[in-house]
Amino acid sequence: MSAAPEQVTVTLPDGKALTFAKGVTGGEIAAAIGPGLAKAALIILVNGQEYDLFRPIDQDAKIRIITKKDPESLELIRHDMAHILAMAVQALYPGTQVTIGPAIDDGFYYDFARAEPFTPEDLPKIEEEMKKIIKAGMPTRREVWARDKAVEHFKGIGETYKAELIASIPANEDVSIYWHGDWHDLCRGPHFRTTSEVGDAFKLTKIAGAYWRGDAKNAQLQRIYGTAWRDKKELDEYLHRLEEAEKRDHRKLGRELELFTFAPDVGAGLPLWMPNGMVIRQELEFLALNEERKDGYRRVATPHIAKEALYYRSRHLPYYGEGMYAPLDIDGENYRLRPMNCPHHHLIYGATRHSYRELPLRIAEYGQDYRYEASGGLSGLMRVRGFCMNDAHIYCRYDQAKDEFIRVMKLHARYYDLLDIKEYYMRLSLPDLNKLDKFVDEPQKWLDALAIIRQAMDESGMKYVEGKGEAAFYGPKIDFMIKSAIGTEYTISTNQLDFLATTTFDLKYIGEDGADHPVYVIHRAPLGTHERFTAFLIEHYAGAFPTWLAPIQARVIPISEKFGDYAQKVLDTLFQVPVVNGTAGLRVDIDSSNERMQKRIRDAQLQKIPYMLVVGEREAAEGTVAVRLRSGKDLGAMPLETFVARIKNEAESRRDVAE
RNA sequence: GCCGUAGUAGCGUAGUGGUAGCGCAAUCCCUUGGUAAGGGAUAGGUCGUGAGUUCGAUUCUCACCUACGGCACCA
Repeated sequence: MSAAPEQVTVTLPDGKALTFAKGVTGGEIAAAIGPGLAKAALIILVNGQEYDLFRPIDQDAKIRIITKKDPESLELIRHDMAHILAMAVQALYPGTQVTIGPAIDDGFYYDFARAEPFTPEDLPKIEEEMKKIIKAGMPTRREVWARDKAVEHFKGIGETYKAELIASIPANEDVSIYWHGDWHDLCRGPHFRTTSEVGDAFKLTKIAGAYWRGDAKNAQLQRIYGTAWRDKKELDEYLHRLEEAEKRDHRKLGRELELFTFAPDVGAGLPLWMPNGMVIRQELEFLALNEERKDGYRRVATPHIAKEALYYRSRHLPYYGEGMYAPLDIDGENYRLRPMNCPHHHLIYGATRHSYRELPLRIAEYGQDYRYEASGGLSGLMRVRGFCMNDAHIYCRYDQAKDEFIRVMKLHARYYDLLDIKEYYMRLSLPDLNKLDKFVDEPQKWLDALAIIRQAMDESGMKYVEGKGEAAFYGPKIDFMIKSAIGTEYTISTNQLDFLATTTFDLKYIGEDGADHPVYVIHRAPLGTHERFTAFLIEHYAGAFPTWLAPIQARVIPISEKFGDYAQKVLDTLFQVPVVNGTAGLRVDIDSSNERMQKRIRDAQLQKIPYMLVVGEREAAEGTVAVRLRSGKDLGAMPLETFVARIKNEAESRRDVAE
């Protein structure tokens, strides 16, 4: 199909072709299709490229008109919303400079340069102003300027950040300027026809500091965050989701369930594990102990500190020094709290001679480490300064490294399956060899190590994304990434391939040929640290741990004091039930407080105890327990032995009976 | 570390320039109750720490500590 030169033919998604005069706009096309679409149209895709509805189309094209029904509309709304935020702020606070304001997940933000800080009280005022702008329906206009003209213009009106931004665009490129009424900004577009189409399902959420161009060396700007949706219903759902997420926040549940605490007198980022939390920690340790034994790991134990010389040798001080605590002067010599366990383990490997026959050698330690994390980055148990890592180092020959890495990945799979963890992704972290202060300068060794990891991942069929500049200084790594309840992303497990240790610690093995050969070291921590992993599990289970992890697994509730003896007998019986896969027998208690049974059931439920065993006259007479789950489900009375079999099975299999 | 906000009993909160209330939890008493909050009484705080202003500060100012929201960092 061809059109006359003055005409363009546009093809709709359903294949239908329409012919218009050259320079037709998306708005006109939508109107030609129907009045409903004309009204609902937001922007138009022209051969996949986003056009404003008022931008002329000069060529034949496949088109698609985007309305609020299309998922892409959310990002467009948020982008327009960011402009409207900037308009509102500049109207209310003259002299404020604009910088950038993109759409992000769930919303948008805009960074401003202003001497006076914004305060939370400013947000409602800005929201009001935004609503006015939206209501006014100011028409949008797009202009194309030469870059230099734009730079001069924005300099001239005192928008120095904007001018700097435009100046970094190649000189020969034109830039697009968008006008909304009298307000204008450099922008790639696209934008809606007027300031009305965005709707009013938005809310400004927070104020924050943010560095210009994301660099701490630059000036700090003020960022205003907002959320925006297609309609009020979506906005309300989003706000509701946030509230629900807050209920899962491990910091809140950690306090309520008495899992851990912090004390200012101990220090920021140094958690104190309470008895309930320690149960989870011990069960995880026990799990790791057993799983690692199956995979041929052997345990070691090493101190939390070492002489500074060790960390020069390991290269931690030059490459990782900022992350370490200041030295402790001991008898005139500097000691350091260790930030990682590897140097100690390397010394264990190096303490004896190793034949190729012994490799791989896998040594494991739940090792306590201390890192001087930036004070502003600390967050509950997710980001701490003192933590205990599920660490191990695998010393192997080069030809074994790939298979060992695969084996480590399979260990992850076993854990994640057991814990029902599905929401995570893997990231291959590469070095940025332009930043040699952060990565050891051994280009070929980096490439070799990367090749091994890629091969291992491909062979085991595991998908991953890549992240530049996030490798360890001594080698590339595979991280397992998760999101916390409040949406922050964390590394939950980290696994590195280390080519450096063989040199720095002179680690080698004696080959078949009788000569020394270098080793690869795999650093792996599938369960990450107790701190972060437990934080994650708290949020993952919303505090309702499966029976094997639950601090209290069952609570006996006598209906009245009269049945105290029988309740005690039930407690004693359960307490003595051996649990093969557990760190101890069953964890049970009794609530004989002077409260009504209903109240005591409610208390147990709030503490998320898996089982409530109600005992009264009937149970005492029949040797049964009335079993109630924390979900509220009533399993009715059953012989005590039946219940014992059930709970023992759950504790030992580490899997709850599905309800 | 940087920007902003905050810090009142175990937890959640009210409040004031003249030495603090409430709810839940705690303790005791009454009730002996059959599956999500029975009733009553009592105790508990010098209002994060230090300094300053003031006749007098929990309330104002400053510094520090800690937390929260971001940024940066997170090998």
